[in-house]
Amino acid sequence: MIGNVGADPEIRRTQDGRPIANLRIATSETWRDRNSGERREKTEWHNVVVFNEGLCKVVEQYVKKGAKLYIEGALQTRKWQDQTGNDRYTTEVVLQGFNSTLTMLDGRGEGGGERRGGGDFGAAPNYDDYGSRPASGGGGSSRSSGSLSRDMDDDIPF
Amino acid sequence: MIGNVGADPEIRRTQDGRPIANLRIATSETWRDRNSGERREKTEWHNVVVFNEGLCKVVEQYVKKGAKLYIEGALQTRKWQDQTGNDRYTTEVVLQGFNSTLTMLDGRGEGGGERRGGGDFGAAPNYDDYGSRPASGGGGSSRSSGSLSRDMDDDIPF
Amino acid sequence: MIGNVGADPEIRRTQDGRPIANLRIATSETWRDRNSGERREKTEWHNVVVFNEGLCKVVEQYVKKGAKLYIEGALQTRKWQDQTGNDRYTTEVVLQGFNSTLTMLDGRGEGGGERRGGGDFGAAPNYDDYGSRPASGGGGSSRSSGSLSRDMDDDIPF
Amino acid sequence: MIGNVGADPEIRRTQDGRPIANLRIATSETWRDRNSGERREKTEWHNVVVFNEGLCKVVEQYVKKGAKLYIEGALQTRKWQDQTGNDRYTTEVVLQGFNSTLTMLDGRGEGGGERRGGGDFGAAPNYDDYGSRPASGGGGSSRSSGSLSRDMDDDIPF
DNA sequence: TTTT
DNA sequence: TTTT
Repeated sequence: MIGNVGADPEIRRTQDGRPIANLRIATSETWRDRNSGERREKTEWHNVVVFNEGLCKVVEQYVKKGAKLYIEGALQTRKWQDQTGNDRYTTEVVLQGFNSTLTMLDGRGEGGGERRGGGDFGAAPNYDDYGSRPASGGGGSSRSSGSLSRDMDDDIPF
Repeated sequence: MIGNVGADPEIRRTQDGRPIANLRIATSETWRDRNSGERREKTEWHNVVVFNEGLCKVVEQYVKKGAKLYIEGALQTRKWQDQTGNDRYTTEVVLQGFNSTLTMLDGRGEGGGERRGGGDFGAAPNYDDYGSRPASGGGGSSRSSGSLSRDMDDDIPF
Repeated sequence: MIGNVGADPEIRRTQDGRPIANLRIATSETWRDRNSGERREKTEWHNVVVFNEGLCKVVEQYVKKGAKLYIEGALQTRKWQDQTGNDRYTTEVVLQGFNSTLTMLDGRGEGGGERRGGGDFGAAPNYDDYGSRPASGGGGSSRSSGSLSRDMDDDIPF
Repeated sequence: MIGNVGADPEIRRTQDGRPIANLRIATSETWRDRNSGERREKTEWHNVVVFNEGLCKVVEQYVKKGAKLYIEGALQTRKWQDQTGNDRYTTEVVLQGFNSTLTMLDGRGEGGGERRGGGDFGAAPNYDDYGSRPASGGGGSSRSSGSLSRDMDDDIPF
């Protein structure tokens, strides 16, 4: 999904500290009416929930209202009860890091930390290297926290 | 693939009149070097060949140098001979309408004809309704230019 | 989305004859519980609506209960009223031919008509050439049903 | 890309121990010739390079010749010199964990370790949870090897 | 060199 | 040769 963020993201935390980001994403279609020739537009709103910790950081730091995002995740339908006890269902796009991606498509959101773009979703800074951060494990080496990805300019000797 | 068009597209035609568009697409990654902290960038260039007639029209009318595109197609490797007769291979992204998509991601390229966005690739005019034009079959119907897709606001009675 | 079809598809027609296919698709995840070590599974069910005429034909002819499909479409949420007049919302994946794809991932569903696979969704017959049928343009050619796509072995002279 | 693995994967290691997996993936199209009515087939072969450590483990443990895979990665063209010193170019699909996914589409490859499927690429065990292992961050929790993803049945209290 |  |  490619769309625009409708409001600044909400970030909450679970009791044991894991972050969860909620996003509202708008996708719009425009077309010209066959009969009247008028320009028409329709906007669809989507709920996106980010459980992936790396992606949550990205969202927290860079994603603001109006940002254009590429989103890829799983479709999940949650069951809940309304006030009168009736079953209700809400469908969300869930980013849990499995087949999940979030890439910023506009140039906003430049920032501090070490990060790295990638994939074929370029032409704008990408903040989706979450997958590349190894379990690190503390340990003071300067590359210990390094990415398991090849440096762009690394020589990889076998 | 999401990237930027490096030059105005070339449109050629086969002897029997079918259009073929060639695009150069750049995808860029930026990251901050782990050691030096410097900002780094790498750009990858891709050859994209569009055989799909509807998509060729879109390319011809709206895609210019600098446009940002979402591209989805098949990966194909062509064999050819260089001047010395050696085998060479070139890999291209081929849009033949099967699992193929091209969507404009910036607002440029507004224009005349009837067209219609769609999918979840919104937030900018989409010109990818090629798939929706039925084989028409002549017959001078008032829907000759019609899409087989439902109008966004159509009432669809069963 | 890659999943399995839960029941034979329902095909309806609009009053003016356009087909609409409804599919139930299951996507399943399996994992081993971190604590108990037991194998767990969760299945998610999705509603898929196909408006694209070509894809509807594919669905009608080849898609049966149990088929494994690759599906790509737009996410849309419909509002409706339940019996007590309360607003309800249902989210569906809509295939209208824009950025929409349906590919069979198992070998079932072999059949009569001329068709053509494609894309990088291979290794099984593909029935997604709907996008490739040009507006034909009369001419009574023997290629009336022809694809605008290049023949695999065509010589394309410029 | 959805395709079949042509040979058992090769796994190499860099001098500093990072794994790199190389895969050959075949995607096939079948169609019926418009004129002769004969069944035709064309196979395309792709080079896939996996730098992502989690995905390398998946490849090492589960991916064998014949496996059907869903692959998503970046397209990269490498320059190299042949024996006569001429420049040559090879295009590969690179999985570095950014917008990269690898999912097994057939039921093979069941195994030992804790793992977890996900995304909408279900209906078969998925082994793509690499992205979900957090930097752990010490803390001596019993969930040290835990996923940052929500358990399917976890209660997530805020 | 895969698969259906 | 693009873009940010």
